[in-house]
Amino acid sequence: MKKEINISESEWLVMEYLWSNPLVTITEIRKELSANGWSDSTIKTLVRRLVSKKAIAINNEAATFRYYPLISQNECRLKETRSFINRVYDGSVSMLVTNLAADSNLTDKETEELLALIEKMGKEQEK
Amino acid sequence: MKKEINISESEWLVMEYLWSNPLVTITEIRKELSANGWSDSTIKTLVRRLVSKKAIAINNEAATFRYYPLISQNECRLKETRSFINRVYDGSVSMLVTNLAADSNLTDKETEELLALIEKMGKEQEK
DNA sequence: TATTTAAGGTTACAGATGTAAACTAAAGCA
DNA sequence: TGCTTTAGTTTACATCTGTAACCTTAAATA
Repeated sequence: MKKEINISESEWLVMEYLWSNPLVTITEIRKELSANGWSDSTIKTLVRRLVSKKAIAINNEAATFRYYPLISQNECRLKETRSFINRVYDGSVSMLVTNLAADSNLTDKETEELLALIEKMGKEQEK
Repeated sequence: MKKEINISESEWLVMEYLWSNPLVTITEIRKELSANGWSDSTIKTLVRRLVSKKAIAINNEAATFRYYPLISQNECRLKETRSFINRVYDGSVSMLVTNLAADSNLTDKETEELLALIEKMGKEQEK
């Protein structure tokens, strides 16, 4: 069975960059991620840890190593979503959605999007 | 401004028990939570940490202390949900819901609930 | 060619977390 | 009243996470 890969919050930002830009060099990663206020060393540590977790890998065919993801964003999202719902909503998807719909802190845009989505899905249901 | 309270995964289980059963003694907590395979010590540590995080408090009017939550489950859920969506779905509620609806790993019951909910909300929207 | 820069590797270190033992004092039971 | 149980406190210890310095070597540049 597949080993659990746990990606920490900071590591997630690195993954996002790699998901959008597979096969980048460390220089590119650094350039992008130093915006988070991280030092050079910090970024290298995060990348190294992701390699050791087998979340990303190194392609060293060229002179400079290039990094690429081994797991897809979608896969990770599903996994995170599942464990989140289990932990916080006792596994109940509908409780989460109800809660979301009731969250008055949603921005107008979010509420609009959510309602549009719900409406659209409701209609599809009727077919 | 309110200090950030971070409740870990294990601690969350203790909180859930206290949310359902406010004002319980340590004995009751132990009885309930030892089902998770935790030793007596572990449970006491978790409770102590929650007290020091000010997530729960002690009522010591009676001979035996009773513990009760200082923060509501709803408040915690909203906070967790927000940070989850920010981290994993780049802040997009609708991306989360879309993803949920597309998750083929939902149980039949979940799908049913979700669709029912969506339908219900879609109808309410039309009013 | 001497100096600066960057890549890759090694080491560090504090705080959070999971998990628990050990100690002390009180309380209940034999 | 001595023994057992338990509550509350203190201490422990490995792993994960956030954050980074240092070292060595190769490459780029003055």
